Amino acid sequence: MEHISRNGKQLGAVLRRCRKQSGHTQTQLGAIIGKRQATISDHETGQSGMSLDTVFSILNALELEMVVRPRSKGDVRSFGDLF
Amino acid sequence: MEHISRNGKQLGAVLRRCRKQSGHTQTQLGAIIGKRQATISDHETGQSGMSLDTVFSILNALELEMVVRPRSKGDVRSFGDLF
DNA sequence: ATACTATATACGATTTAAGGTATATATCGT
DNA sequence: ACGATATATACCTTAAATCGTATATAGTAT
Repeated sequence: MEHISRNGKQLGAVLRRCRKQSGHTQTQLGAIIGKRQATISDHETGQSGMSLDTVFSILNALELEMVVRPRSKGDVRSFGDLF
Repeated sequence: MEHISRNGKQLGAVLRRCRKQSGHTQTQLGAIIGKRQATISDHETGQSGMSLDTVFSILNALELEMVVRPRSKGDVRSFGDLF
């Protein structure tokens, strides 16, 4: 399953889904990557203003990778973005 | 063409390739997203410590999108990572 | 070689994310 | 409803990213 993100909020939602799927709590994930539970929370809620390093730490911990590519055909906007 | 990144350095290289492909200079891109040429340079050289907001600004300006997905089969490590 | 453009680097000032700690909600199971 | 666990928020401090500006280096073309 692949998840598209075009902003911090969307990426946060993706990170949350992936973390839950992995069965980790924010506290556990935070412990793994050496950050606070509050920091994980901030990133997942897309509190605009997050560091790329933390994102990569999370991706690595969850065994995910990031792909950059041209916007997909439909150029569909995520539903949550409309409001 | 899709580009995989697992850390800031790799992503920086990706951003640079995409920017060049788009024909923009760092100065032009910086002007578009409202950041300094030096900031673009930092991000492209992967000066570890970059904000996610800036990354998304760049992706949007270059009409790219970010995808998060499970690590690809081979789990191959980028060549540049070995040293 | 010279001018011109592009990119990297520098330094002090300012903004902002993350830390430490604590608490308030919210969610879940019984 | 209750306790237990998970997540969100708060406040102040510390660390770090961006800015403004400027310059140095690298790359390109004539």
